Amino acid sequence: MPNSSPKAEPTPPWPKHRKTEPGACSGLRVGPAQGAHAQANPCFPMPDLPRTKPAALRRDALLDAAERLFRERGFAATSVDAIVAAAGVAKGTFYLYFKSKTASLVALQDRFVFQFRDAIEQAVGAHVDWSDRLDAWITAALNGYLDQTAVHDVVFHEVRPCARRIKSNHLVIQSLALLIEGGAATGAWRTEDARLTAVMLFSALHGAADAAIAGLTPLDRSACLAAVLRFCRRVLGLA
Amino acid sequence: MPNSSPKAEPTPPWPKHRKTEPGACSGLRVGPAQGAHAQANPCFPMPDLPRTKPAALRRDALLDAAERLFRERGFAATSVDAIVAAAGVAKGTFYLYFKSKTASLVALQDRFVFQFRDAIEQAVGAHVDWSDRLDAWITAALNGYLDQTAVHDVVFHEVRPCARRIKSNHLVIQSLALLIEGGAATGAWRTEDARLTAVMLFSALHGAADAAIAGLTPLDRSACLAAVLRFCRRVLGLA
Amino acid sequence: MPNSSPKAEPTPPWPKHRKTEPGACSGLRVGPAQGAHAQANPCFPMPDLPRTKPAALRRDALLDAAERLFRERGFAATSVDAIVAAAGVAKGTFYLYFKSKTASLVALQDRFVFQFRDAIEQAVGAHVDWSDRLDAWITAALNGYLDQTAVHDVVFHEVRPCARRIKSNHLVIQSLALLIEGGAATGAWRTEDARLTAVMLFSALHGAADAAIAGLTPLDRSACLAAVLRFCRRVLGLA
Amino acid sequence: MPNSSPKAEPTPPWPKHRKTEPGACSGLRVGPAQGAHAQANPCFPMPDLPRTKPAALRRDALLDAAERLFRERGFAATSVDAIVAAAGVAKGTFYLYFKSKTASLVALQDRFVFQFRDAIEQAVGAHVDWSDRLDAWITAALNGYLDQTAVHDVVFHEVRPCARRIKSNHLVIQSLALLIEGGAATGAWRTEDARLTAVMLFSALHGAADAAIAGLTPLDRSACLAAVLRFCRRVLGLA
DNA sequence: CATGAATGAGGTTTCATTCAT
DNA sequence: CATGAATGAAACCTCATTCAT
Repeated sequence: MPNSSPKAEPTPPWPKHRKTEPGACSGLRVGPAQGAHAQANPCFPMPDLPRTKPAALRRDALLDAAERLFRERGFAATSVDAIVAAAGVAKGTFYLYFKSKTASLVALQDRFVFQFRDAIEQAVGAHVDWSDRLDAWITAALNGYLDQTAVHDVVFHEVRPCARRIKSNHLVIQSLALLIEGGAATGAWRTEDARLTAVMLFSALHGAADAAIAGLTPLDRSACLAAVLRFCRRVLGLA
Repeated sequence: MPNSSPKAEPTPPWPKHRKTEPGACSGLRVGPAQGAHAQANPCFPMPDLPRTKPAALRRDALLDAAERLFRERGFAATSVDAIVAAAGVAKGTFYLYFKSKTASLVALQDRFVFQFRDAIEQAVGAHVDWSDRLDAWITAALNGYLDQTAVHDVVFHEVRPCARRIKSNHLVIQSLALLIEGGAATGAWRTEDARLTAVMLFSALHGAADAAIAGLTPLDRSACLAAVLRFCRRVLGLA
Repeated sequence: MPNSSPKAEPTPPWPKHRKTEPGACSGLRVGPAQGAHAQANPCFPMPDLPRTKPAALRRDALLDAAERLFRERGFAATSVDAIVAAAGVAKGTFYLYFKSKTASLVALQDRFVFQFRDAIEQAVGAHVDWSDRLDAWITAALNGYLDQTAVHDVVFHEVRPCARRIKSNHLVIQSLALLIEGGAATGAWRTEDARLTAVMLFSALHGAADAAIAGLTPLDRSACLAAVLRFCRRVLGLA
Repeated sequence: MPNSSPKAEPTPPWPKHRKTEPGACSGLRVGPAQGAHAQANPCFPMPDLPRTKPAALRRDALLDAAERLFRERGFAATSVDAIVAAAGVAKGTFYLYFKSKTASLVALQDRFVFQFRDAIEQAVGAHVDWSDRLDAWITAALNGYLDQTAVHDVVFHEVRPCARRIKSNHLVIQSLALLIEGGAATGAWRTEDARLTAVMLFSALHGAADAAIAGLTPLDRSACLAAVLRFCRRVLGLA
C-alpha cells in the first residue's frame, strides 16, 4: 500500500498490506514499490495477519465509527474517508457494507429506533395500572432521550428533506397514543383526541428535554421529569 | 541552494483566484452574455439598461432569490451560482453583499425573526384580558407557523450544530413565558414554573403544527387550533 | 422560530463540494472521457489500460510536470489544472499526493536540495588537500548553479516571505563554512570569521553566476569560474 | 537595487476599454444611491467636505498606502481594495493614478531606486581619497540596505519574471564598478576585471546584510560593516 | 473479504478592472 | 477629481464512488 501521500496515517497502526505485483502490469514497474510499510525484513515477510472479520462485526465496527463521527462533526462534515480511517479498513470495504454514505445513516436510524422503542416498552410493560404505565412511559422516554441526545440529533436531524420531526418519531408517538387510548377506554382519564394529544405531549416532553440540555432551565433531571409528569397529568385531567 | 527547513509549510500568500495579469478584461461586455437580464426579446436587445440598483434593493433581491431557492431545494443543495442566476446578477455581486453563502442564511434568519415576532406581538397587543391575550398568542403563533413553514424550516433547520430547537426560538418562548407569568401574577391562572411551561406549551403547539403539516392528523387548521387552545387551557387550569 | 443571537456566524459545516446525493456518479466511466490517457488511436480504443501506477512513480510524474510548468510560467501562473493535464491524471489525483499546490513546491525544494548538496559533497570528497577541496567546492557549486538555474529560481524564489536568500542556502553555506574552518584549523589559510566569510564568498559566487546568466559580463563559464576562484583565494590570502 | 529600464511597461500592454451607449435609463432608480457615506443626519446634510486633493499628494498617498501593504503582506496578497481603503479613497480613484496594480509597483520601484542611489552618491561625493570613497560607498550601501530591507524586498522580489537580482541592481553595481575602475586607474588598488569584481563585492555585501537580518550571524551592524570592509580591502589587495 | 489509486464534477470565493454618474 | 456597484473569469480544493487486483 505505498502511500506516499501526505495525509495523516490512519489511526490504527496495524497496517494493511498490499500483496503483490499485479500480473498485467506496465513494464515501468522497476522495483517492488512497497512504500514505507515494508518495515520488516523483506526477506522474511510477515505471514500477513488475517484482516478479515465476520461480516456482522465489520458492519458494526463501521457503524460505530460512523455514529461517533456523525455525532462529533455532523453527517455532511464527515467523509467516508474519515469513517474508514476510524474503522481501520480500506475505502472499498465501506461500500461492501453500505450502498452509500446516506445508507449508513439510515442503518444508524434503524439501530436507534429499535433500541429506543425497546427501552420504553420494556419499562411500560412492568406496570399494569394505567397511571403507572403513563408515568413509566414518560420517564423512560425522557431518560432515553436525555441519554441519547447526540445520537438522536444526528440521526434525525441531518436528513433532507428534513422530514417533519413528528414523522420520524412516528412509532414512538404511536406507542403513546395507544397508551392514552387504552387509559381513556378504561376511564383512567379523558381525552378528546388521543392521537393529537399524544403528539402534543410528546412534543412537550421533547421541548422540556431540549430546554434542559440547552441549559435554558435551571432544573435538574429529576425536577424536569417531575414537571413533565405534572404537565401530562394536568392535560389528561388526572391531578 | 537547499533550504534547510524541510517540511515547514511556507507562507502561501498568493491570491488564489487570478494568477496572470488579467489583461483584457472581464467587465468588457463583448457578446450577448448579459446574464439573466436579457429577459426581453433577444431580437431587440435593450440598449444597455443601467445595471446598478440602490444597495438595499439589490440586497433584498438577493435575499428573496436565496430564500426561494433554499425553500425549494435546501440550503446545501443551492449553489451561489443558482442564487445569482435567479437574482439576475453576477457572482461577484453576491459576495459584495454577503461574506459567504452561510452569511446569507443568517440574514434570512434575521428577517424571519423580525417578522414572526412582530406578527405575534401585534396580535397580542390588541387584547387586554389575559385569557384573550393567551388565545391571541397561540392563534397567531400557530397561524404564523403554518403559513411560514417552508421558510421556517430552511432557515432554522439547516444550521449546524443544530442548536437545540428551543434555543432558536428563545425570543418567542420568552414572549410566551412573560405572558404566562403575567397572567399568573394577576390570578388569571396558576402555574408552577412559567418558563418551563412556556417551553412545553410552545413545543406542543409546534408538534401539533408539524403533525398537521405532515398529514398525520386528519384535522383541519381550525380544529387543530381548537385542540391546541384546549390543551393550553387545560394545562393552565382554565377550563 | 426566531433566533435570539442575531449575528453570530453559525458553524458552517457542510462540505463545499457536493451538495446533492451523488447517486450515480463521477467515477463511472460512461463515455470516452478517459482523460488524457487516450493517447493511442481513438479509432481503436484501448481496452481500458489500467490507470494505476505505483504511488512513487505517480508522485514523481506529478513533480516532473509541476517543475516544468513552474519553470516555464512561474508558480503562481501555473494552475493545478495545468499540472494534472501535463501529468495525464485527474485533478483529485494531485491532491492525493500533495496537500496543496504549495506543498508540491515544497516537495520540489526538497528534491532540489538533496541533489545539489549531494553533488557538491561528492565533488569535494574526492580531494584531500584543503586547497583542492576549496576549488572543488567552488567549482561544483558554480557549475551546479549554472546548470540548474531555472529550477533553482522557481523553487526558491516563489515563496513568501521571501526568506532571506541566505537562509534558504543555509545548508550549503554551512558546508562551505565547515570547509573554511577546517582549512583555517590546519593553517591552509587564515580567516577571522569562517561563517561570515562563507556567507560572503557564497554570495559573491552567486552574484557572479547571476551576472553571467544575465549576460552582464562578457565572460564564458570557465573565465567566470577562474575569476571566482581567484576572488576566493584572495579573500583567504592564498594567492 | 535600481532597475535600469525606468518606465518600460513591465509586460505587454493589455488592451482594454469598452464603450457603450448609455441609452434610456430605467425607472427603477429610486434614490441617489449614495452608499454608506451618508453617515450624517440626512436632514442636515454636511456641506460635503471637498474630497479632492492635488494630484501629486493623492498619488503619494496611494503610493504610501501601497508600499506599506506590499511590505506587510506582499504584492500579490494585497488587493487594490485594501490599498484604496488604506488611502481612504474609492476604487476608481486608484485607476485614475495608476493604470494597473502592477503599475503602482513600478512606481514604487522608481521611488526606491532614486532615493537609494542618491544616498550612496552623496556619501561618496564627500571624499576625494579613493580608499575613503570605497569605504563610503560600502558603508552607505550597507546602511541603506539594512534600513530599507522591507521595501527593497517587496519592490524587487515580487515581480515576474524574477529578473536576476544582479540586473535589478544594475545601476548601483555600475556605480561601484566605476569606483573600482577609477581607483585602479590611479593605482589605488589592483583588479583584473572591475565589473565582475564589483558584482561579486556587491553580492558579498548583500549576502552579509541578509545574514545579519536573518540573524544567522551574531554580529551587530558595525561589526558587520567592519567585516565587509575588511573583505573588500582584501579582495582589492589593500590591507 | 479486502484493498486503495483514481476519478472529475462541482462548489465557493477572490479581486482587477470598468464606467455611468 | 472622485465614486463605488457591478462584473465574471479563473482558481483551488473536496470527496462519494468505482473497480482492477
